Amino acid sequence: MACAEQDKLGQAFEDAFEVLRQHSTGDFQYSSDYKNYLAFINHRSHIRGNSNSYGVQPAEEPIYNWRTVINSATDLYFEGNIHQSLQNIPENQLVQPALLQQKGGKGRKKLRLFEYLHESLCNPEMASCIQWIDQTKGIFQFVSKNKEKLAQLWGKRKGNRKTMTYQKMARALRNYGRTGEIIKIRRKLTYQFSEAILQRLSAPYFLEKEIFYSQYVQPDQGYLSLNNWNANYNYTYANYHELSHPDC
DNA sequence: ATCTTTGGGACCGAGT
DNA sequence: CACTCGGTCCCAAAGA
Repeated sequence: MACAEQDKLGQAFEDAFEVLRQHSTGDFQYSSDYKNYLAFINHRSHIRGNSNSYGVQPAEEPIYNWRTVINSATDLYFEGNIHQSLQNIPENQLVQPALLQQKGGKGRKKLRLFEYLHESLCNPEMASCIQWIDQTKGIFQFVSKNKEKLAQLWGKRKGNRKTMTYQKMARALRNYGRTGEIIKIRRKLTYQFSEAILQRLSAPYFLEKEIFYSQYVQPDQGYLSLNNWNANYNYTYANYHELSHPDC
């Protein structure tokens, strides 16, 4: 992230803090929250890496109130989506986060591949196709013999006409590598969920924002988990990070 | 040398 | 209608 943009966001956070301080009845601590905000900013810049190397357009519109700061952070954190970060979030989503589960009030969001994979990992009947290597770290591996079967089931679940293959499914997984949702481990057929995705998939969605808020506002846990993920991500994408913007 | 796995550009359909 | 997102298709290269 460019230094100027970071400064603007830092100012935005200060403004947001002032609003929070005036309205909050809790023990909102400026120093720790700002530190977490910076942790988030670092996290974001690491995920974005060098925008040129990804062809990502730089610099979204800055944000100037605490709801959008925190909401955008939350959505970026959970959605892992670098393209739509820091956009304005409608007020009602803050009040009723569960509505995020729906699109235009027309029922559930479409199933994402990583959701399907996590579901399969939790289903003992799919153990012949996909297995946890280290569940706490979110590392999993496809079973070479039956990975095509899993892919076919994924294709059917999506209602595809043509049969899904592992090759095509793995291509989708590689796209997750760009956004950091799932990264490839240097081991055959092995991948790793991001910590954010792991938390998201193991917690009821309607609690997600509240969980994030509590981490964000009462710091250490969220701060460390972001750093842990950064460490992991840095390992895999070291080459990209060498090209990232220098520190301010 | 062959099969498997990984990488990536181009494209597509749904949603906004 | 243009744009974004989340895949999907297909070919090529690397690895076992």
